[in-house]
Amino acid sequence: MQKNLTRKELTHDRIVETASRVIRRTGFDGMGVAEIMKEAGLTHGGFYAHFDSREALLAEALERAGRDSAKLITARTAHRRTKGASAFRALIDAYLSESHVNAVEHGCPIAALASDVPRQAPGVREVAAGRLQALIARVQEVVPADAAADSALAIASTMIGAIQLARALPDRQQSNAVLAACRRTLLEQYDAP
Amino acid sequence: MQKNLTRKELTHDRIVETASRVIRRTGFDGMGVAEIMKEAGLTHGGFYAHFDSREALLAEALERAGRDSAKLITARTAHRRTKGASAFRALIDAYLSESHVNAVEHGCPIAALASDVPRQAPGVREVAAGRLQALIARVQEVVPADAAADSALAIASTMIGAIQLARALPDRQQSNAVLAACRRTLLEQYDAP
DNA sequence: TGTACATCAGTGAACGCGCGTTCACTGATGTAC
DNA sequence: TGTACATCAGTGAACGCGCGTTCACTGATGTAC
Repeated sequence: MQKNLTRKELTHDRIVETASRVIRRTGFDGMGVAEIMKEAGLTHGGFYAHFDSREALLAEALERAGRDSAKLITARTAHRRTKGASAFRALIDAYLSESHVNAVEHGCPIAALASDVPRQAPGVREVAAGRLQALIARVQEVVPADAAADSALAIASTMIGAIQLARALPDRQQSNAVLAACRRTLLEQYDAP
Repeated sequence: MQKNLTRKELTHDRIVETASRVIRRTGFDGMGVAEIMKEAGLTHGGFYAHFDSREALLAEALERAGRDSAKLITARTAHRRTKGASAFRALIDAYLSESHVNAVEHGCPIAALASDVPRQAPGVREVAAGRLQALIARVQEVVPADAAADSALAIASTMIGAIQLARALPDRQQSNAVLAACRRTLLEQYDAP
């Protein structure tokens, strides 16, 4: 990471960070160029000095969202580990939490956008695939060594599906029931005492 | 079900059926009024004789997609049952199949649209919640009686997450690995011999 | 059965609007001497 | 240190386009006698 960024680089970074939040909130299609620029404190005209197209920003924003969300999960996981939780339990509890369900803008972009990924341009899909592999790899790191080799794929599916169902259900009680059921199932299976 | 439909009712039905396929293919935002009418063999002007608004069609189309997809899964499940599969295994194998991943237009609309549900208008979200409850109820029917009461919630999360990951991954081999891992995990847990 | 008329489903032109994108310009930043 | 000029980041008006929606009209369907 270079520290001395030019003014333009700082602005570019600010636009991408803004967009990374907006796409999670509004979806790929909901993100408008003018809206992003305004939310970043600029006018829309300057956009194309920073990006070739709206689609190019989508790709950068998704990558950024994935990295920022991973960092946040890391922090929350570390906090749980200091309280004595296993690495597996810490990750599951951090990901399948009510606060993750509520904070779409700062949550996992795969959970926020997964069903729209297949409809995006190739460049965006590639980034999505990369972020997804990163999530799977992260789960793989904490799965017990004696579990089946493909367990991380099933666990990641459950994690992502759970957050989406929790967000789609209109009732908070039902949302929490989904989270609790998935935590219980995964911990019973992979975190036996 | 009444059998003698008027001409208008037949047309209405055809528009809704077309829209139910198009939303699964293109997403809620991707579905245009003109496109739907054209694909149904009509001109766009007649649209508002059938629906109050584009949003009203979205709600009807989602409901229809859910019902049609459930029927398709029922047929595929029945076929597997005749081959001796348990009710649970038949449902899991029918849902977590490669053909389901490929046939978005005729597949489960929750898997196709889940991450966009929270961004839809209240009327659409209500329909989505209803279809989701129907899926959960369906899983509940085939879960072994000795499983924990909330198991269906976790199983449904895995099913939906798996289809989405399989579709988001660019490589068919990886997609199939996700499906296989989820089938294996669920069957080991709930369909022990 | 045939004619006259009312009803109705669907047509196609038009609307206002917001979108992504372009571009001539401005005012600030940085460099040369 | 100060001045003159070149570079550059960001502005804001304008563009073409496609969208959801409206509406006067047409041609087909169905009913009355």
